[in-house]
Amino acid sequence: MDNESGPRNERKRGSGVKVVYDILRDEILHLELPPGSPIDEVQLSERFGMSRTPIREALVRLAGEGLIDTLPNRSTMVSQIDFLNMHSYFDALVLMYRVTTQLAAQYHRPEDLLIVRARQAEFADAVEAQDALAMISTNAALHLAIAEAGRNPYFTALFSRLLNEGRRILRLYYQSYEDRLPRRFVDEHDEIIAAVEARDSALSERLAREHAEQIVSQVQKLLVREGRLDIRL
Amino acid sequence: MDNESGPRNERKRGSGVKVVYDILRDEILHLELPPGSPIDEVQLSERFGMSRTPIREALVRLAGEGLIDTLPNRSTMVSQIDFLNMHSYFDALVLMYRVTTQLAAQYHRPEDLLIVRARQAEFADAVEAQDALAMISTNAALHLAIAEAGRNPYFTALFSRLLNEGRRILRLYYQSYEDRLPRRFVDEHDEIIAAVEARDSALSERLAREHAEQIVSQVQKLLVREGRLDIRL
DNA sequence: TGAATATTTCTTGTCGACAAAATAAATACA
DNA sequence: TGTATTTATTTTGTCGACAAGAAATATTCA
Repeated sequence: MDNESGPRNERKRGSGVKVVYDILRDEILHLELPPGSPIDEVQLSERFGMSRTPIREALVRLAGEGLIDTLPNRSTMVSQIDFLNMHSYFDALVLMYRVTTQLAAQYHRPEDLLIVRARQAEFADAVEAQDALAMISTNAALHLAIAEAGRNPYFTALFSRLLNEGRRILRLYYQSYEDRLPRRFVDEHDEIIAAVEARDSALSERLAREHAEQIVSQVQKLLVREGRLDIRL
Repeated sequence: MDNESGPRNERKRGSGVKVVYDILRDEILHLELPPGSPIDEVQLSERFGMSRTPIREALVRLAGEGLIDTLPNRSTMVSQIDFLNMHSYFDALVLMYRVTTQLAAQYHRPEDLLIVRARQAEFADAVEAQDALAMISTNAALHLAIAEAGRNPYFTALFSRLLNEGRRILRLYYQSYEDRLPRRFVDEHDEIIAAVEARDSALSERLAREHAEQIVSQVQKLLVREGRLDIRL
Protein backbone atom coordinates (compact mmCIF):
# COMPACT_ATOMS: atom_id res chain seq x y z
CA MET A 1 0.00 0.00 0.00
CA ASP A 2 3.00 2.23 -0.49
CA ASN A 3 4.34 1.72 -3.98
CA GLU A 4 2.74 4.62 -5.70
CA SER A 5 4.22 5.29 -9.07
CA GLY A 6 4.94 8.99 -8.48
CA PRO A 7 3.96 11.93 -10.60
CA ARG A 8 3.64 11.72 -14.32
CA ASN A 9 7.04 13.19 -15.00
CA GLU A 10 8.75 10.30 -13.25
CA ARG A 11 6.91 7.53 -15.04
CA LYS A 12 7.58 6.26 -18.48
CA ARG A 13 4.72 6.96 -20.80
CA GLY A 14 2.64 3.88 -21.29
CA SER A 15 3.56 2.28 -17.99
CA GLY A 16 0.69 3.77 -15.98
CA VAL A 17 -1.85 1.04 -16.53
CA LYS A 18 0.57 -1.74 -15.73
CA VAL A 19 1.85 -0.13 -12.54
CA VAL A 20 -1.65 0.31 -11.20
CA TYR A 21 -2.66 -3.17 -12.30
CA ASP A 22 0.35 -4.80 -10.67
CA ILE A 23 -0.06 -2.99 -7.39
CA LEU A 24 -3.79 -3.50 -7.09
CA ARG A 25 -3.50 -7.12 -8.11
CA ASP A 26 -0.94 -7.76 -5.37
CA GLU A 27 -3.03 -5.95 -2.82
CA ILE A 28 -6.04 -8.04 -3.70
CA LEU A 29 -4.06 -11.27 -3.55
CA HIS A 30 -2.54 -10.28 -0.20
CA LEU A 31 -5.96 -9.32 1.11
CA GLU A 32 -4.81 -5.78 1.78
CA LEU A 33 -7.88 -5.14 -0.31
CA PRO A 34 -10.15 -7.79 1.12
CA PRO A 35 -13.13 -9.31 -0.73
CA GLY A 36 -15.98 -6.85 -0.95
CA SER A 37 -13.79 -3.76 -0.57
CA PRO A 38 -15.04 -0.81 -2.59
CA ILE A 39 -12.74 0.54 -5.28
CA ASP A 40 -12.89 4.28 -5.76
CA GLU A 41 -11.34 5.68 -8.91
CA VAL A 42 -10.93 9.20 -7.59
CA GLN A 43 -9.04 8.03 -4.53
CA LEU A 44 -6.84 5.76 -6.61
CA SER A 45 -6.21 8.65 -8.97
CA GLU A 46 -4.99 10.76 -6.05
CA ARG A 47 -3.05 7.90 -4.57
CA PHE A 48 -1.18 7.02 -7.75
CA GLY A 49 -0.82 10.61 -8.89
CA MET A 50 -2.38 10.03 -12.30
CA SER A 51 -5.66 10.70 -14.01
CA ARG A 52 -8.55 8.28 -13.81
CA THR A 53 -8.14 7.00 -17.35
CA PRO A 54 -5.24 4.60 -16.79
CA ILE A 55 -6.77 3.64 -13.46
CA ARG A 56 -9.94 2.60 -15.26
CA GLU A 57 -8.00 0.61 -17.81
CA ALA A 58 -6.19 -1.26 -15.05
CA LEU A 59 -9.57 -1.96 -13.48
CA VAL A 60 -10.92 -3.38 -16.75
CA ARG A 61 -7.97 -5.70 -16.77
CA LEU A 62 -8.48 -6.80 -13.18
CA ALA A 63 -12.16 -7.37 -13.91
CA GLY A 64 -11.23 -9.63 -16.80
CA GLU A 65 -9.29 -11.76 -14.37
CA GLY A 66 -12.14 -12.01 -11.94
CA LEU A 67 -10.33 -10.10 -9.20
CA ILE A 68 -12.85 -7.28 -9.13
CA ASP A 69 -16.52 -7.00 -10.03
CA THR A 70 -17.84 -4.10 -12.06
CA LEU A 71 -21.28 -3.08 -13.30
CA PRO A 72 -22.13 0.01 -15.36
CA ASN A 73 -22.49 3.21 -13.32
CA ARG A 74 -21.89 1.35 -10.12
CA SER A 75 -19.04 1.21 -7.69
CA THR A 76 -16.46 -1.41 -8.46
CA MET A 77 -15.48 -3.76 -5.68
CA VAL A 78 -12.99 -6.50 -4.98
CA SER A 79 -14.59 -9.80 -5.95
CA GLN A 80 -15.97 -12.00 -3.28
CA ILE A 81 -14.85 -15.54 -2.80
CA ASP A 82 -17.68 -17.79 -3.78
CA PHE A 83 -17.77 -20.15 -0.86
CA LEU A 84 -21.02 -21.69 -2.04
CA ASN A 85 -19.31 -23.12 -5.07
CA MET A 86 -16.06 -24.33 -3.62
CA HIS A 87 -16.59 -27.74 -5.14
CA SER A 88 -16.26 -26.22 -8.60
CA TYR A 89 -13.09 -24.58 -7.49
CA PHE A 90 -11.69 -27.76 -6.01
CA ASP A 91 -12.58 -29.81 -9.09
CA ALA A 92 -10.77 -27.36 -11.31
CA LEU A 93 -7.81 -27.03 -8.97
CA VAL A 94 -7.15 -30.74 -8.65
CA LEU A 95 -7.48 -31.28 -12.38
CA MET A 96 -5.05 -28.49 -13.11
CA TYR A 97 -2.52 -29.78 -10.59
CA ARG A 98 -2.66 -33.12 -12.37
CA VAL A 99 -2.60 -31.89 -15.92
CA THR A 100 0.12 -29.29 -15.53
CA THR A 101 2.38 -31.59 -13.54
CA GLN A 102 1.99 -34.37 -16.08
CA LEU A 103 2.74 -31.98 -18.90
CA ALA A 104 5.79 -30.71 -17.03
CA ALA A 105 7.11 -34.26 -16.91
CA GLN A 106 6.68 -34.44 -20.66
CA TYR A 107 7.88 -31.08 -21.81
CA HIS A 108 10.18 -29.57 -19.21
CA ARG A 109 13.57 -28.13 -20.14
CA PRO A 110 16.69 -27.74 -17.98
CA GLU A 111 16.15 -24.06 -17.42
CA ASP A 112 12.64 -24.79 -16.20
CA LEU A 113 13.92 -27.03 -13.46
CA LEU A 114 16.31 -24.37 -12.25
CA ILE A 115 13.37 -22.10 -11.68
CA VAL A 116 11.27 -24.84 -10.13
CA ARG A 117 14.03 -25.70 -7.70
CA ALA A 118 14.52 -22.07 -6.76
CA ARG A 119 10.81 -21.75 -6.02
CA GLN A 120 10.94 -24.93 -3.95
CA ALA A 121 13.86 -23.59 -1.95
CA GLU A 122 11.86 -20.47 -1.19
CA PHE A 123 8.94 -22.61 -0.15
CA ALA A 124 11.12 -24.70 2.14
CA ASP A 125 12.52 -21.55 3.70
CA ALA A 126 9.03 -20.31 4.40
CA VAL A 127 8.05 -23.58 6.05
CA GLU A 128 11.29 -23.60 8.05
CA ALA A 129 10.55 -20.06 9.20
CA GLN A 130 6.96 -21.05 9.98
CA ASP A 131 5.87 -18.12 7.88
CA ALA A 132 2.39 -19.01 6.70
CA LEU A 133 1.91 -16.07 4.41
CA ALA A 134 5.17 -16.65 2.63
CA MET A 135 4.33 -20.29 2.34
CA ILE A 136 1.08 -19.50 0.61
CA SER A 137 2.69 -17.35 -2.02
CA THR A 138 5.78 -19.49 -2.56
CA ASN A 139 3.58 -22.57 -2.95
CA ALA A 140 1.63 -20.84 -5.69
CA ALA A 141 4.84 -19.67 -7.34
CA LEU A 142 6.29 -23.18 -7.32
CA HIS A 143 3.27 -24.80 -8.90
CA LEU A 144 3.00 -22.06 -11.45
CA ALA A 145 6.63 -22.68 -12.40
CA ILE A 146 5.84 -26.36 -12.84
CA ALA A 147 2.85 -25.47 -14.98
CA GLU A 148 4.98 -23.23 -17.13
CA ALA A 149 7.41 -26.07 -17.64
CA GLY A 150 4.46 -28.01 -19.05
CA ARG A 151 4.14 -25.45 -21.84
CA ASN A 152 0.42 -25.36 -22.33
CA PRO A 153 -0.64 -21.73 -22.07
CA TYR A 154 -4.31 -22.51 -21.70
CA PHE A 155 -3.81 -24.70 -18.65
CA THR A 156 -1.18 -22.42 -17.21
CA ALA A 157 -3.51 -19.45 -17.39
CA LEU A 158 -6.37 -21.29 -15.74
CA PHE A 159 -4.11 -22.73 -13.06
CA SER A 160 -2.63 -19.31 -12.38
CA ARG A 161 -6.08 -17.94 -11.81
CA LEU A 162 -6.97 -20.81 -9.51
CA LEU A 163 -3.73 -20.46 -7.56
CA ASN A 164 -4.39 -16.77 -7.12
CA GLU A 165 -7.82 -17.50 -5.84
CA GLY A 166 -6.33 -20.08 -3.50
CA ARG A 167 -3.98 -17.48 -2.16
CA ARG A 168 -6.87 -15.26 -1.21
CA ILE A 169 -8.77 -18.10 0.42
CA LEU A 170 -5.82 -19.30 2.42
CA ARG A 171 -4.90 -15.84 3.52
CA LEU A 172 -8.35 -15.34 4.94
CA TYR A 173 -7.66 -18.18 7.29
CA TYR A 174 -4.01 -18.07 8.04
CA GLN A 175 -4.48 -14.49 9.09
CA SER A 176 -6.68 -15.68 11.86
CA TYR A 177 -5.15 -18.92 12.99
CA GLU A 178 -1.73 -20.04 13.96
CA ASP A 179 -1.22 -23.43 12.48
CA ARG A 180 1.93 -25.40 12.40
CA LEU A 181 2.95 -25.58 8.78
CA PRO A 182 3.42 -29.14 7.70
CA ARG A 183 6.94 -30.07 6.70
CA ARG A 184 5.33 -32.88 4.77
CA PHE A 185 4.46 -30.50 1.95
CA VAL A 186 8.12 -29.76 1.32
CA ASP A 187 8.79 -33.46 0.98
CA GLU A 188 5.83 -33.91 -1.35
CA HIS A 189 7.07 -31.10 -3.54
CA ASP A 190 10.49 -32.74 -3.70
CA GLU A 191 8.94 -36.01 -4.81
CA ILE A 192 6.87 -34.30 -7.47
CA ILE A 193 9.89 -32.44 -8.78
CA ALA A 194 11.90 -35.63 -8.91
CA ALA A 195 9.19 -37.43 -10.84
CA VAL A 196 8.91 -34.51 -13.25
CA GLU A 197 12.65 -34.45 -13.74
CA ALA A 198 12.66 -38.19 -14.36
CA ARG A 199 9.95 -37.61 -16.98
CA ASP A 200 7.73 -40.10 -15.25
CA SER A 201 4.37 -38.79 -16.42
CA ALA A 202 2.21 -41.28 -14.63
CA LEU A 203 4.00 -40.85 -11.31
CA SER A 204 4.00 -37.08 -11.69
CA GLU A 205 0.28 -37.03 -12.27
CA ARG A 206 -0.36 -39.39 -9.38
CA LEU A 207 1.78 -37.45 -6.93
CA ALA A 208 0.23 -34.19 -8.09
CA ARG A 209 -3.23 -35.55 -7.56
CA GLU A 210 -2.44 -36.80 -4.07
CA HIS A 211 -0.78 -33.52 -3.24
CA ALA A 212 -3.71 -31.52 -4.58
CA GLU A 213 -6.18 -33.65 -2.67
CA GLN A 214 -4.21 -32.99 0.49
CA ILE A 215 -4.39 -29.30 -0.13
CA VAL A 216 -8.10 -29.47 -0.85
CA SER A 217 -8.63 -31.49 2.27
CA GLN A 218 -6.75 -28.95 4.31
CA VAL A 219 -8.69 -26.06 2.85
CA GLN A 220 -11.91 -27.89 3.55
CA LYS A 221 -10.88 -28.32 7.16
CA LEU A 222 -10.21 -24.64 7.37
CA LEU A 223 -13.58 -23.87 5.91
CA VAL A 224 -15.51 -25.91 8.43
CA ARG A 225 -13.35 -25.10 11.40
CA GLU A 226 -15.48 -22.30 12.66
CA GLY A 227 -15.99 -22.88 16.30
CA ARG A 228 -19.62 -23.15 17.27
CA LEU A 229 -20.90 -20.58 19.70
CA ASP A 230 -20.68 -22.32 23.01
CA ILE A 231 -23.49 -20.96 25.06
CA ARG A 232 -25.58 -22.98 27.41
CA LEU A 233 -29.28 -22.70 26.59
CA MET B 1 -19.33 -4.37 -39.92
CA ASP B 2 -22.42 -2.23 -39.85
CA ASN B 3 -23.79 -2.21 -36.32
CA GLU B 4 -22.39 1.05 -35.17
CA SER B 5 -23.94 2.22 -31.95
CA GLY B 6 -24.95 5.65 -33.21
CA PRO B 7 -24.19 8.99 -31.69
CA ARG B 8 -23.85 9.53 -27.98
CA ASN B 9 -27.36 10.85 -27.55
CA GLU B 10 -28.83 7.53 -28.71
CA ARG B 11 -26.82 5.31 -26.47
CA LYS B 12 -27.45 4.66 -22.81
CA ARG B 13 -24.67 5.96 -20.67
CA GLY B 14 -22.36 3.16 -19.63
CA SER B 15 -23.18 0.94 -22.58
CA GLY B 16 -20.38 2.23 -24.84
CA VAL B 17 -17.66 -0.17 -23.84
CA LYS B 18 -19.89 -3.20 -24.09
CA VAL B 19 -21.27 -2.29 -27.51
CA VAL B 20 -17.79 -1.87 -28.94
CA TYR B 21 -16.55 -5.02 -27.22
CA ASP B 22 -19.43 -7.13 -28.51
CA ILE B 23 -19.13 -5.90 -32.08
CA LEU B 24 -15.38 -6.22 -32.29
CA ARG B 25 -15.44 -9.60 -30.64
CA ASP B 26 -17.93 -10.90 -33.18
CA GLU B 27 -15.94 -9.43 -36.04
CA ILE B 28 -12.81 -11.13 -34.82
CA LEU B 29 -14.56 -14.45 -34.38
CA HIS B 30 -16.15 -14.18 -37.83
CA LEU B 31 -12.79 -13.27 -39.33
CA GLU B 32 -14.16 -9.99 -40.62
CA LEU B 33 -11.16 -8.78 -38.69
CA PRO B 34 -8.68 -11.49 -39.65
CA PRO B 35 -5.62 -12.43 -37.60
CA GLY B 36 -2.95 -9.77 -37.82
CA SER B 37 -5.36 -6.97 -38.75
CA PRO B 38 -4.30 -3.62 -37.30
CA ILE B 39 -6.68 -1.96 -34.91
CA ASP B 40 -6.80 1.81 -35.10
CA GLU B 41 -8.45 3.66 -32.23
CA VAL B 42 -9.10 6.84 -34.18
CA GLN B 43 -10.88 5.00 -36.96
CA LEU B 44 -12.94 3.00 -34.49
CA SER B 45 -13.78 6.23 -32.69
CA GLU B 46 -15.13 7.67 -35.95
CA ARG B 47 -16.88 4.45 -36.87
CA PHE B 48 -18.69 4.04 -33.58
CA GLY B 49 -19.28 7.74 -33.10
CA MET B 50 -17.72 7.92 -29.66
CA SER B 51 -14.50 9.11 -28.10
CA ARG B 52 -11.48 6.87 -27.88
CA THR B 53 -11.82 6.26 -24.15
CA PRO B 54 -14.54 3.59 -24.25
CA ILE B 55 -12.91 2.15 -27.36
CA ARG B 56 -9.70 1.68 -25.43
CA GLU B 57 -11.53 0.06 -22.54
CA ALA B 58 -13.16 -2.40 -24.90
CA LEU B 59 -9.75 -3.14 -26.35
CA VAL B 60 -8.33 -3.85 -22.88
CA ARG B 61 -11.10 -6.32 -22.42
CA LEU B 62 -10.49 -8.02 -25.76
CA ALA B 63 -6.79 -8.20 -24.96
CA GLY B 64 -7.56 -9.92 -21.69
CA GLU B 65 -9.36 -12.60 -23.67
CA GLY B 66 -6.48 -13.09 -26.05
CA LEU B 67 -8.42 -11.86 -29.07
CA ILE B 68 -6.08 -8.93 -29.67
CA ASP B 69 -2.45 -8.23 -28.87
CA THR B 70 -1.38 -4.93 -27.40
CA LEU B 71 1.99 -3.48 -26.39
CA PRO B 72 2.60 -0.02 -24.88
CA ASN B 73 2.77 2.76 -27.48
CA ARG B 74 2.31 0.34 -30.31
CA SER B 75 -0.49 -0.44 -32.66
CA THR B 76 -2.89 -3.04 -31.43
CA MET B 77 -3.67 -5.94 -33.72
CA VAL B 78 -5.97 -8.91 -33.91
CA SER B 79 -4.17 -11.85 -32.36
CA GLN B 80 -2.63 -14.41 -34.61
CA ILE B 81 -3.51 -18.04 -34.45
CA ASP B 82 -0.52 -19.85 -33.07
CA PHE B 83 -0.26 -22.71 -35.52
CA LEU B 84 3.09 -23.76 -34.09
CA ASN B 85 1.44 -24.72 -30.83
CA MET B 86 -1.69 -26.42 -32.01
CA HIS B 87 -0.93 -29.45 -29.90
CA SER B 88 -1.38 -27.37 -26.75
CA TYR B 89 -4.66 -26.16 -28.14
CA PHE B 90 -5.81 -29.66 -29.00
CA ASP B 91 -4.80 -31.05 -25.61
CA ALA B 92 -6.79 -28.38 -23.86
CA LEU B 93 -9.76 -28.68 -26.20
CA VAL B 94 -10.13 -32.43 -25.83
CA LEU B 95 -9.80 -32.26 -22.08
CA MET B 96 -12.43 -29.56 -21.85
CA TYR B 97 -14.86 -31.47 -24.09
CA ARG B 98 -14.49 -34.40 -21.73
CA VAL B 99 -14.65 -32.55 -18.46
CA THR B 100 -17.55 -30.27 -19.30
CA THR B 101 -19.62 -33.06 -20.82
CA GLN B 102 -19.05 -35.30 -17.83
CA LEU B 103 -19.99 -32.50 -15.46
CA ALA B 104 -23.11 -31.80 -17.51
CA ALA B 105 -24.17 -35.41 -16.98
CA GLN B 106 -23.76 -34.87 -13.26
CA TYR B 107 -25.21 -31.44 -12.74
CA HIS B 108 -27.62 -30.61 -15.53
CA ARG B 109 -31.10 -29.28 -14.86
CA PRO B 110 -34.19 -29.52 -17.05
CA GLU B 111 -33.93 -25.96 -18.28
CA ASP B 112 -30.35 -26.64 -19.36
CA LEU B 113 -31.47 -29.44 -21.63
CA LEU B 114 -34.05 -27.22 -23.29
CA ILE B 115 -31.26 -24.88 -24.29
CA VAL B 116 -28.95 -27.70 -25.32
CA ARG B 117 -31.64 -29.20 -27.54
CA ALA B 118 -32.38 -25.83 -29.11
CA ARG B 119 -28.69 -25.38 -29.94
CA GLN B 120 -28.56 -28.89 -31.39
CA ALA B 121 -31.58 -28.15 -33.57
CA GLU B 122 -29.79 -25.07 -34.89
CA PHE B 123 -26.71 -27.16 -35.56
CA ALA B 124 -28.73 -29.79 -37.41
CA ASP B 125 -30.34 -27.06 -39.51
CA ALA B 126 -26.94 -25.73 -40.44
CA VAL B 127 -25.72 -29.16 -41.48
CA GLU B 128 -28.94 -29.77 -43.42
CA ALA B 129 -28.43 -26.47 -45.19
CA GLN B 130 -24.79 -27.32 -45.82
CA ASP B 131 -23.92 -23.98 -44.30
CA ALA B 132 -20.39 -24.40 -42.98
CA LEU B 133 -20.13 -21.07 -41.27
CA ALA B 134 -23.38 -21.54 -39.38
CA MET B 135 -22.28 -25.02 -38.44
CA ILE B 136 -19.10 -23.68 -36.92
CA SER B 137 -20.88 -21.19 -34.73
CA THR B 138 -23.80 -23.43 -33.76
CA ASN B 139 -21.41 -26.22 -32.84
CA ALA B 140 -19.59 -23.90 -30.48
CA ALA B 141 -22.88 -22.67 -29.05
CA LEU B 142 -24.10 -26.22 -28.43
CA HIS B 143 -20.98 -27.31 -26.62
CA LEU B 144 -20.92 -24.13 -24.59
CA ALA B 145 -24.51 -24.82 -23.53
CA ILE B 146 -23.46 -28.30 -22.43
CA ALA B 147 -20.55 -26.82 -20.50
CA GLU B 148 -22.86 -24.39 -18.77
CA ALA B 149 -25.07 -27.27 -17.75
CA GLY B 150 -21.99 -28.70 -16.03
CA ARG B 151 -21.89 -25.65 -13.76
CA ASN B 152 -18.18 -25.20 -13.31
CA PRO B 153 -17.40 -21.59 -14.25
CA TYR B 154 -13.66 -22.18 -14.49
CA PHE B 155 -13.98 -24.92 -17.07
CA THR B 156 -16.76 -23.13 -18.89
CA ALA B 157 -14.63 -20.01 -19.27
CA LEU B 158 -11.65 -21.93 -20.59
CA PHE B 159 -13.79 -23.97 -22.93
CA SER B 160 -15.51 -20.87 -24.22
CA ARG B 161 -12.16 -19.38 -25.05
CA LEU B 162 -11.06 -22.55 -26.80
CA LEU B 163 -14.29 -22.80 -28.77
CA ASN B 164 -13.89 -19.19 -29.87
CA GLU B 165 -10.40 -19.90 -31.01
CA GLY B 166 -11.67 -22.96 -32.83
CA ARG B 167 -14.21 -20.81 -34.61
CA ARG B 168 -11.47 -18.61 -35.97
CA ILE B 169 -9.37 -21.55 -37.06
CA LEU B 170 -12.21 -23.29 -38.79
CA ARG B 171 -13.37 -20.15 -40.49
CA LEU B 172 -9.97 -19.69 -42.01
CA TYR B 173 -10.43 -22.97 -43.79
CA TYR B 174 -14.08 -23.25 -44.52
CA GLN B 175 -13.89 -19.89 -46.18
CA SER B 176 -11.59 -21.42 -48.71
CA TYR B 177 -12.87 -24.90 -49.23
CA GLU B 178 -16.23 -26.41 -49.98
CA ASP B 179 -16.47 -29.52 -47.91
CA ARG B 180 -19.46 -31.68 -47.45
CA LEU B 181 -20.50 -31.25 -43.86
CA PRO B 182 -20.70 -34.59 -42.13
CA ARG B 183 -24.15 -35.57 -40.95
CA ARG B 184 -22.34 -37.87 -38.57
CA PHE B 185 -21.69 -34.95 -36.24
CA VAL B 186 -25.40 -34.38 -35.72
CA ASP B 187 -25.78 -37.98 -34.69
CA GLU B 188 -22.83 -37.80 -32.34
CA HIS B 189 -24.29 -34.75 -30.71
CA ASP B 190 -27.57 -36.55 -30.22
CA GLU B 191 -25.80 -39.45 -28.56
CA ILE B 192 -23.88 -37.14 -26.26
CA ILE B 193 -27.03 -35.30 -25.30
CA ALA B 194 -28.82 -38.56 -24.57
CA ALA B 195 -25.98 -39.75 -22.36
CA VAL B 196 -25.94 -36.45 -20.53
CA GLU B 197 -29.67 -36.58 -20.02
CA ALA B 198 -29.42 -40.14 -18.73
CA ARG B 199 -26.77 -38.89 -16.25
CA ASP B 200 -24.36 -41.49 -17.53
CA SER B 201 -21.11 -39.74 -16.65
CA ALA B 202 -18.76 -42.37 -17.99
CA LEU B 203 -20.55 -42.67 -21.33
CA SER B 204 -20.84 -38.90 -21.62
CA GLU B 205 -17.14 -38.48 -21.09
CA ARG B 206 -16.30 -41.26 -23.52
CA LEU B 207 -18.56 -39.95 -26.25
CA ALA B 208 -17.25 -36.44 -25.70
CA ARG B 209 -13.69 -37.60 -26.02
CA GLU B 210 -14.37 -39.53 -29.21
CA HIS B 211 -16.26 -36.60 -30.61
CA ALA B 212 -13.48 -34.18 -29.67
CA GLU B 213 -10.87 -36.43 -31.19
CA GLN B 214 -12.86 -36.51 -34.41
CA ILE B 215 -12.95 -32.75 -34.46
CA VAL B 216 -9.25 -32.51 -33.74
CA SER B 217 -8.55 -35.03 -36.43
CA GLN B 218 -10.59 -33.05 -38.91
CA VAL B 219 -8.89 -29.80 -38.01
CA GLN B 220 -5.53 -31.48 -38.39
CA LYS B 221 -6.51 -32.64 -41.84
CA LEU B 222 -7.45 -29.11 -42.70
CA LEU B 223 -4.15 -27.84 -41.43
CA VAL B 224 -2.08 -30.18 -43.57
CA ARG B 225 -4.29 -30.09 -46.63
CA GLU B 226 -2.41 -27.39 -48.37
CA GLY B 227 -1.88 -28.54 -51.92
CA ARG B 228 1.72 -28.72 -52.90
CA LEU B 229 2.75 -26.57 -55.81
CA ASP B 230 2.61 -28.91 -58.74
CA ILE B 231 5.28 -27.72 -61.07
CA ARG B 232 7.43 -29.98 -63.10
CA LEU B 233 11.10 -29.23 -62.47
C1' DT C 1 21.43 4.96 -56.11
C1' DG C 2 21.35 3.49 -51.48
C1' DA C 3 21.96 4.78 -46.79
C1' DA C 4 21.67 8.08 -43.16
C1' DT C 5 19.44 11.88 -41.22
C1' DA C 6 15.83 15.23 -40.53
C1' DT C 7 11.10 16.45 -40.70
C1' DT C 8 6.30 15.55 -40.80
C1' DT C 9 2.42 12.92 -39.75
C1' DC C 10 -0.03 9.59 -37.28
C1' DT C 11 -1.21 6.92 -33.22
C1' DT C 12 -1.24 6.06 -28.49
C1' DG C 13 -1.37 7.39 -23.38
C1' DT C 14 -2.95 10.54 -20.45
C1' DC C 15 -4.98 14.74 -18.91
C1' DG C 16 -8.75 17.46 -16.80
C1' DA C 17 -13.48 18.79 -17.63
C1' DC C 18 -18.41 17.95 -18.21
C1' DA C 19 -22.51 15.64 -17.16
C1' DA C 20 -25.40 11.46 -16.16
C1' DA C 21 -26.36 8.24 -12.60
C1' DA C 22 -26.14 6.84 -8.01
C1' DT C 23 -25.81 7.81 -3.26
C1' DA C 24 -26.15 10.56 0.82
C1' DA C 25 -28.12 14.17 3.33
C1' DA C 26 -31.65 17.47 4.26
C1' DT C 27 -36.37 18.81 4.39
C1' DA C 28 -41.32 18.24 4.52
C1' DC C 29 -45.31 15.85 5.96
C1' DA C 30 -48.50 12.80 8.41
C1' DT D 1 -41.05 9.67 14.91
C1' DG D 2 -41.06 7.39 10.61
C1' DT D 3 -41.72 7.94 5.74
C1' DA D 4 -41.63 10.33 1.44
C1' DT D 5 -39.69 13.82 -1.28
C1' DT D 6 -36.26 17.08 -2.54
C1' DT D 7 -31.66 18.68 -2.75
C1' DA D 8 -26.77 18.18 -2.54
C1' DT D 9 -22.80 15.50 -3.17
C1' DT D 10 -20.15 11.86 -4.98
C1' DT D 11 -18.85 8.65 -8.44
C1' DT D 12 -18.73 6.94 -12.97
C1' DG D 13 -18.61 7.28 -18.25
C1' DT D 14 -17.22 9.94 -21.73
C1' DC D 15 -15.48 13.93 -24.02
C1' DG D 16 -11.89 16.47 -26.63
C1' DA D 17 -7.27 18.25 -26.08
C1' DC D 18 -2.29 17.83 -25.37
C1' DA D 19 1.95 15.62 -26.01
C1' DA D 20 5.13 11.53 -26.26
C1' DG D 21 6.46 7.84 -29.15
C1' DA D 22 6.34 5.52 -33.45
C1' DA D 23 5.94 5.37 -38.30
C1' DA D 24 6.09 7.47 -42.72
C1' DT D 25 8.03 10.72 -45.75
C1' DA D 26 11.35 13.95 -47.42
C1' DT D 27 15.99 15.55 -47.73
C1' DT D 28 20.90 15.15 -47.72
C1' DC D 29 25.18 12.95 -48.60
C1' DA D 30 28.63 9.77 -50.34
